[in-house]
Formats: sequence, structure tokens, C-alpha cells
Amino acid sequence: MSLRNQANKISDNVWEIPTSVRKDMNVPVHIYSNDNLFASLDDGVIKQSMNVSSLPGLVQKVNVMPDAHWGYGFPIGGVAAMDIEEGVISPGGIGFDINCGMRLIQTNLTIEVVQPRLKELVNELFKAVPTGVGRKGPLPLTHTQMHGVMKDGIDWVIENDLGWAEDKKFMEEQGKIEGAKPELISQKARGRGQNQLGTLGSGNHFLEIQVVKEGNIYDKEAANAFGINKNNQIVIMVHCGSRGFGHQVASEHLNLFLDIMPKYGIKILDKELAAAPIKSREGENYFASMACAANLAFVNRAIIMENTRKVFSRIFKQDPEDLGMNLTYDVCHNIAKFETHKIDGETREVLIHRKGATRSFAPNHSDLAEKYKPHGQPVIIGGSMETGSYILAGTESSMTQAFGSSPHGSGRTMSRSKAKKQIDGKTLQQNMLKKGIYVKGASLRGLAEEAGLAYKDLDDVVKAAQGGGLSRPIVKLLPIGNIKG
DNA sequence: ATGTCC
Repeated sequence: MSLRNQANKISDNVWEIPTSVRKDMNVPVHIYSNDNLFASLDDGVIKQSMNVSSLPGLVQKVNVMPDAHWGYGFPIGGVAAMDIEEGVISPGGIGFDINCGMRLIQTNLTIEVVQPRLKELVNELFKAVPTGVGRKGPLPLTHTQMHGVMKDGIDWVIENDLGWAEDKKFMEEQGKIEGAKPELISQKARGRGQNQLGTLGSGNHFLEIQVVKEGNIYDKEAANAFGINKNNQIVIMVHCGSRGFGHQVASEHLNLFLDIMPKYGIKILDKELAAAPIKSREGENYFASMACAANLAFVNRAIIMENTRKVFSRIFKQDPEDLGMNLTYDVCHNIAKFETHKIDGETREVLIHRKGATRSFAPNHSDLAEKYKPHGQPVIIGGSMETGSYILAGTESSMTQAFGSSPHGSGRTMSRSKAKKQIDGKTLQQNMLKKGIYVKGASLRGLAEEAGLAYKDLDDVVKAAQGGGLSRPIVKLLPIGNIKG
């Protein structure tokens, strides 16, 4: 029998697993979905979300996003808030790729100008932004520079003239997680990060050239505030994280937490849920190390953007400023953060774990740039390279229901190994070209793993997010060029 | 996701 039967449908877009289902559950689980997505939801998501609900110090409920799938310990698409005094911090609730995230860059170019140069553009971007596992980047850092990146995030970028000062206004947390302690970072992690800035990585990481179609703009005023204002406009989306650095930080703390849990009396059902009290030396050190990785990821995306601006500038023979290459927004998909939320009528600070989930703050939130305040936070969600992506906006109901969170993408339905068996990379590449999408990847096998067929329907995910009140669609973006790991 | 096993 499917574990899905344990969940009760309580509204069109919400399924609840009550604490009565399993003795060890501390809070209920709410799964945001729709009939179609729920019918094919992986049983592993149900099991893992119940496991998460057994952690100590949880506040209100565990939330599961419409794009959820099975992950390490926590499901990808899991959102959990922890009480600062009683709660724990868990690397499995953040993900190995700390501050994996998304950014969107505007241009004032249109498809008429870009299409004839598309292949050249993608080929040049492929050279300027290294892709693939273990690739080294265009900007090796000295020890002092690495310290600045970890500690200061986007401020380091601006001080070193590798980005524009105003970019900072359009980033989650203004591009810097406070409390980073570079002195806690191992030599090994430092070594892996030091020469990877400006690289994309592999898997579902990408840099994509996209086009706006007038019929895909759902809120003209909000789209305009987000820099999207005309039919056939070209934008650029980047999806990547903290590379080997974040992976090393996460692995080291996971191993450490397994050793120290007995000392704190933490019992877990799955070793992948390894955790430490937020208020413990180990928990505090993990947060301070995670902040270093989050800051490095912000910088990584900024360097990729800087090099993307240079490529566009060279090809279209105009300054990036004149091409209108402003940052619309930069959001985190894998992170834990201290945030203040109104929960059951009470305003309190909690530690939010968002793993494969995007922050989606409501209009007028103090963390938003002035021009975004009337509309809510831009939520950037990536689809497969064949189908398109969305910009959504945060809503008031997201704040009250899910600690200001929204889905982050379309979510896999097919394993990477299964996709590789069913799909031939070369054929896929050729078929995409026929549809007007020029894609260049580090490997054809890697390409096959990312086929649209292997992902949930993003339109469905957006509908479920909207129906569940997590965010509302502003514009859909269609791919025309893509570089992948 | 990841120098896909020190």
C-alpha cells in the first residue's frame, strides 16, 4: 500500500499527515500539491517528511513543496522551522550544495538580434563559464581573497569591482549571510573552493538564455518592476551553488554530528538526518561554516554573471550597462537561515531550513528592494532545459502558511540512471536544436539526464504553488540557448 | 549536488 494513503487531502492543494500516523512525529506535515502531482508523488517523500517531523524543536509543521522528491535525509522541497532554544540544525535539511540558487539577469535585447548570433553566444559562454565536475575557474584566489569571499559575500565582489554596487539590492539577504567564520573552515574545503569561483558545476546546474513572450506575462506591473517589459525580450538565468566547497563543509559536519549526537541525547531514525542543537558549539560552528559556503555561492553566481556580461558586451559591441544587463534577483534554494516570522499569532525568530525550496517573502517585507515592495519578492524557479522557467512573486499567505517559502523548480520524476538508459544525448541535442534551443554541455550523458521527460511538469508545479497560496506567477520564460555541466 | 570511494 502506498504511503500516500497516510495523508488526508484538506484542501484542493494541501495534503496533511497528522501526528497520529506515527508515534514519533512531533508536528504534522503539510504537502502542497495537486491531484496530478500527488498521484505520482514518491513514497520516499512521505516517509522522509515524517522522519523530519520526528526531529526535536520543530515549530508548527513540516512543509513539503509541490516539486518535492526523495533526497538525502530531508526530501528536496522540504521546509522546516526550528525553535532557537529547543531545535537542531541538520546538514541534510540544507543539502550538500549549500546555497545552490538561482539568479536572473535582464537585457534590453530581443530575439531578433540574438537569434542570428545564438550559436556564437552559447559557444562563447561555454568558454567563459567552465562546466562539469571538478572544473577549475577563471579566478583562482589567494588566501586573503578567499577569506574575503567567505566572510563578506557580495561585498567582496563589489569592493573588487567584479560586479555592480546595485546588484546587492536585488539579492536574498543582500548577498551576505552574517556570522560567517572563515577560521573554522578546513584546509581541504578551502583548497576545493579556492579555484572554483566562476564555474557552473554539473547535474542540473545551467546557464540559460531565455525569451519572454507577451502572452506569458501574467502581471504586467510586477513584471515591469522585475525588469521584464517587452515581447521577445531576452533574459539570462543561472543555476548553481557552492561547488566542491559547500560539499566538503556539509560532509565534514555530517560526520562530526554522527559522533556527537549521543552527547546531546539526539535520537534520529535515519543517519542522514544527523543534527546538532542550534545552541551548541557544534551547531553554531556548522552555521558559521555554512554561512561561509553560502557567501561563496553568492560570489560564484556573481562572477558567472560578470563573465556573462563580458561575453554579451563583446558579441553585441555595447557596454553591459547599455545592454541593460541588470540583476533581477538572486535567491537561495538550499540554506538554513535565522528569520523572524509571525507563527500562530506570535512574532518569533526561528531557524528555517529550506532544501530545494525558495524564499518567497510577501509584499512590503523589509528585506525587499523598494521597487519590489508593491509586488513581493521575485521567486525564480527553473524548469527543465526543454520546457521553460518561471518568475513568481511571494505572497502574504506564503508567510502565514509556509514561513515565506515556495517551490524551486520542477523536480525529477525519473532517476538519472533511468534517464541515461532511455535517452540518447546526441539525439536529444539535435531534437532540441530543431525546436530552436541550442544546448551545449560538458557531456552528452549528462545532457540525457536533464531531458524534459525526466522532470515533473513545471506548469503543474506553478499551478499547485499558486493554488496553495505559496506564490503567484508573474512571467514564464522559454529557453533558446543553454550551457550545462 | 560532489576531485560521483582516502
